[in-house]
Amino acid sequence: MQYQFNQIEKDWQKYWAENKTFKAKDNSAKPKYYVLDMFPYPSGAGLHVGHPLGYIASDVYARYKRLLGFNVLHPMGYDSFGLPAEQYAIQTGQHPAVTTKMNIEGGIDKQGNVIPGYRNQLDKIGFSFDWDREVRTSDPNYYKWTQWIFKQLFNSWYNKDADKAEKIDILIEQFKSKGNADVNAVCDDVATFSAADWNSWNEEQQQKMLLNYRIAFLSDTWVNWCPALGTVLANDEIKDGVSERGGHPVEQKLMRQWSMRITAYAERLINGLEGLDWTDSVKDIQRNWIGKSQGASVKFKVLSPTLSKGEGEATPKYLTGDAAIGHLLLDNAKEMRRNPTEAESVLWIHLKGKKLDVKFRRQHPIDSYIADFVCLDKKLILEVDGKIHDLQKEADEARTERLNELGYEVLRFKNEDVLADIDTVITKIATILAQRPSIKDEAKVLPFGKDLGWEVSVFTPRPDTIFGVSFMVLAPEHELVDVITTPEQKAEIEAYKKAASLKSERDRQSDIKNITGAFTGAYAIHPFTGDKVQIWIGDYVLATYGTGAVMAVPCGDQRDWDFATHFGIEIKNIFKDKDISAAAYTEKDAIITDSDFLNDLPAKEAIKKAIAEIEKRGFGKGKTQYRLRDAVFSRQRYWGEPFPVYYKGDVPYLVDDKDLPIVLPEVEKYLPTEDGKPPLGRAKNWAYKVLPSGKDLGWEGPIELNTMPGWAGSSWYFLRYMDANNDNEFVAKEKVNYWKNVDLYIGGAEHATGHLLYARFWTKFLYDLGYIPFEEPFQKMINQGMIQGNSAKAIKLLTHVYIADINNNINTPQIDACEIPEFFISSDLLEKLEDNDIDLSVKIKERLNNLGRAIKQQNPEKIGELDFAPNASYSIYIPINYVKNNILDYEDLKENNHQFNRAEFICNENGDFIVEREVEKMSKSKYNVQTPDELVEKYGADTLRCYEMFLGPLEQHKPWDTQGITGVHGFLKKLWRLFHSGENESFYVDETPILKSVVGGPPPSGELEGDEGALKSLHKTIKKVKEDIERFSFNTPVSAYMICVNELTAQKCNKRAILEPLLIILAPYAPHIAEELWAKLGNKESITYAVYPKYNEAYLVESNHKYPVSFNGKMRFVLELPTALTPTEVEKEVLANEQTTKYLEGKTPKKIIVVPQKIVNVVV
RNA sequence: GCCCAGAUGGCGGAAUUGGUAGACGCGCACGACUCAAACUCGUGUUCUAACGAGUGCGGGUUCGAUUCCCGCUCUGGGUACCA
Repeated sequence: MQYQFNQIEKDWQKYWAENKTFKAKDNSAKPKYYVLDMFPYPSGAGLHVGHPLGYIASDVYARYKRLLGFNVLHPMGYDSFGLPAEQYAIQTGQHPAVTTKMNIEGGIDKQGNVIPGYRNQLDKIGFSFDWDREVRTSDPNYYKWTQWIFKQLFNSWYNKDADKAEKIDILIEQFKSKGNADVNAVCDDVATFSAADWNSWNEEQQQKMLLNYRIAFLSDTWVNWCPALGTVLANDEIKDGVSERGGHPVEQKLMRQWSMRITAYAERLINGLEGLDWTDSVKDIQRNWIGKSQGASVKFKVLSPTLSKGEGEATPKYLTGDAAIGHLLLDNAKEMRRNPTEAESVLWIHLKGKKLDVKFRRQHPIDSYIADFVCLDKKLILEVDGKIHDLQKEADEARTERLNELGYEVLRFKNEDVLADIDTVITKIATILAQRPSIKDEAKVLPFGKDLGWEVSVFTPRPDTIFGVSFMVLAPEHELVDVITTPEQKAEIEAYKKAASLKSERDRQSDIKNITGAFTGAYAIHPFTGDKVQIWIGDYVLATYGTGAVMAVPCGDQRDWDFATHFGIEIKNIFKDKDISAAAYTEKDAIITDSDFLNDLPAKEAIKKAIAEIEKRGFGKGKTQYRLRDAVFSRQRYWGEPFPVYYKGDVPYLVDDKDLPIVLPEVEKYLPTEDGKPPLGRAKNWAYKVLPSGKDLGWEGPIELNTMPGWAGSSWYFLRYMDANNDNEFVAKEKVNYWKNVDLYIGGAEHATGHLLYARFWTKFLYDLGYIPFEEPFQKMINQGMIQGNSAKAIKLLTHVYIADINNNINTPQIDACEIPEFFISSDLLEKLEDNDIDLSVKIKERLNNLGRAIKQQNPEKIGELDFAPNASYSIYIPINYVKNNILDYEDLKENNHQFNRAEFICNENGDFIVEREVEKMSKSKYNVQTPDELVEKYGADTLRCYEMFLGPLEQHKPWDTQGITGVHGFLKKLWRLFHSGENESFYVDETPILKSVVGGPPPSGELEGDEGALKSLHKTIKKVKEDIERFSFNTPVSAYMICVNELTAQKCNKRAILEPLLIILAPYAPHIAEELWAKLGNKESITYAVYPKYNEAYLVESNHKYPVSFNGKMRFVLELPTALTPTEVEKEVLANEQTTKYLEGKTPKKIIVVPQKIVNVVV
């Protein structure tokens, strides 16, 4: 009987589904094991052979664990929200829910394309998934709980003292009783307030304060906004300042968005990595991403230009803030500029750009205050009240008094006035302005610069090198740049700033060689030495990182060294006995010198001492800095989870648990609205009804228009599998307590900084709140390598067509492009052609001429001549199914592919057309995609499973090549034949038991034969396969199976006692054939839960060992000796051997090394 | 630049703690079966005519190195004027 894999596989897949063979029990006496594949996005293109690679490995492991007696959880589902479905919806108008469903379940789409369906494709490969636990992130029953978790994040804050997230209620209690002075939280910058302050605030003020603490919070973030697309773009979606798709302009825009305070977990996310069984490379990627650096923040006072020049230079007139608290004011001003109230925004529109003929500044520091708007020239301040001003009437009065003292007039407006009648407000301002004198007319400058004591704050990981500071560099965008630049340097600085702003982020990053910068003319004071230190700006300093400023230590930092060298700035050497004439000394192992109290200390101790001293003298402190930013959690998209959030004014509130899920509404279009709101802005009745309760009177609040990002649903899906159908909780406590975290997680390393970091963050958060009993989601992870396509390309010659008229003038041809033949040349001929092989050129020319003549005959008025350029050719992709062994079946290609109907193929001497091969990513456009379906059809799922594993180590990238698949298929056929040794290949096994003498006991001495040989083959394989699977070496067991089957075939073994255990160990790799033969052996239960055979060392014991004998490490011959011999006896035997004499060439051996059961080495 | 991983026949790869380099499979060659082809089976296959050489290159440690150490080259991935 033949191995009819198609029928067998269909039957068993049906059996497994009907009997729910792989259903996992949620509690069991068996030990648990959780094997998970990374959540797939169900794309319309379906699976190619690269996708199931990881699934096959995890399935092998899951099946293996079941055989070992584990209760295995092995689920599958879909991360079904996402951009492609939305993009497709925009293009075709089909609801993403419809196309997503079809991508999973299969069908025929509106365009008539047949969609195979992920599930159908997966089913054909014979995976042992527990499909009753399937989840889809876009299913309201699933995202109900994503929304619920969001609510928990919103209702939590991070308590640094407890080092964990806590409920926000705890925080509110503290605010009520003690204010925020004692609260040690990870939060935005907030001013200190008292309990009295808190209690006096209204609901809105309190809520706004709480947003600064919540783990899910609203904040204004700079984003790449593309107005034409109505969406925010990621950095890599932008090329040369325009959107990659469509080439639309992109602008930086402040946008109010949801963020996640992942930074609170930075330290725990780094520390947690230690205990994880992941590859070092993924751990390193996460460590780099979090980017922890320890050091100190140090403040440098800025010397006034006046003092620096020593000649009474006028203070810049716009420097009006109180120098002592300047940096604070500036930071506040910056912050407030980003968060203008509506009234402020309206007023600003009418003031900015000298609309009233004078320059207004907004949120500008004056003395120790920040004025909402100020016209310095006319000394007029405009205040718009309504935020917190109501609370501090008294403070306002004091403020006005002080400002009046300074010669300012203060005009106050109310929010309502501005919003209700801006014209009246503007008229009033214009009137006052007209009355006030301009200070330009006055002789003296502003008097307020008590001293220019601005400070530049920097972070340094090397405070030990502080005595090596010889200059400072600010980012060109740094707030202080305008403030401190001296008039002489103004022009240069402005020019540099402009140049820097014109460079794209990419340009600034890639241009490392060009050292650029400009001197501000200002100096800072070295906090220890009191020396004057030049302040420069340079675009190698990034405004977005740290404080946007560095203290430059040219002797210890290469970029600083380059900068100093380039601009001829002094380089101090503070490292003992280190040469810094050619480059900076960047190692952390030098002894510090010329550094006052740090002298003679090694760097590490110097760091500690420097921090202590900096803190003691009060101009800085020890600090740990992270590169990690809070994660933006809003997307201006349709196809994602809606937020369970509605607004009362601009304050967000959560919807009630009982109203979850907030279901994604229907919209007529999936595009942003005309006024730039996200697609949900198109939804009708998109509001949350707050029902009358208590004193609340029932009203409607608009629901959030953004949706959640892709990582929301995938950050916790592994928990849902434990309890996929629970309507009351996201996961029942007893279930998560049983299953705990994922034991083996398989998927691509490309998720290292996305999914894998966010999922860890959410897991830690849920742990903090006590919902789950573990902190890390994925204990062991394997990153499978990409299966690359093996593209085929045909070389196309460049042909010319030209017409020469009577006067031999060459004209542009007036012929139809369709009539020009396309010449392709076998790739092995190309070289000849390039070498000007005359024969070949002549041959091709002749063919061209013939063709030209033929065409000319038909169209005498049209055609001129055809020619080709031997050195000009290019390659075009050929669908790989027309290629076998690099030979193109061009007749077949021409017949089936109209693209090639004008093609002429020039073959080599053997009449073959050879294509070029290239290993690259599998993609439709490269015609190199191999779907698993065709292979399953042709060879069967078991063959595909074994072959994908056989290709090589799971983690490695490898090219796909179907040629080898026949070998694996042959192995399964050979296995089948072992069981069909009866007449006419009918099923037959020998039921006689194994020789008693060898069961359990040591085998009889001498050459093993018959049963002993079969036992040895079997047990060697049991051992090898078990060890290999356990160390996740999935490719080597396949070889072991092959060797075993080859040996058993050679031995003509047909004993049940040998073949039955073999089936069990093979079942994880080739489950269908194993089940079939297992059933044929008379077993009634599925092989899934059979018992993995134990290997017996006794069968592997050899009586003889073939000793390789080497001379000076070079193997010369093999000598078979009994294993029982002692090393001395072995030595004797070797010396006595005549071959030894031959290789000794009469010399006496110096030494003989005998490693028992291994080798003999003779040293001559 | 920095961090990580890797480099072995014509190809995919094996060699788990230093002990016969090239298992297993593909491909290729030859042979058997067949009228023939396919399938299947068998034999051979690192290079070299041979002596010998040989695991990216150059050194080192060792009786012995694909394996350990030092220095490089190349490939892939990550990351980036990160202070």
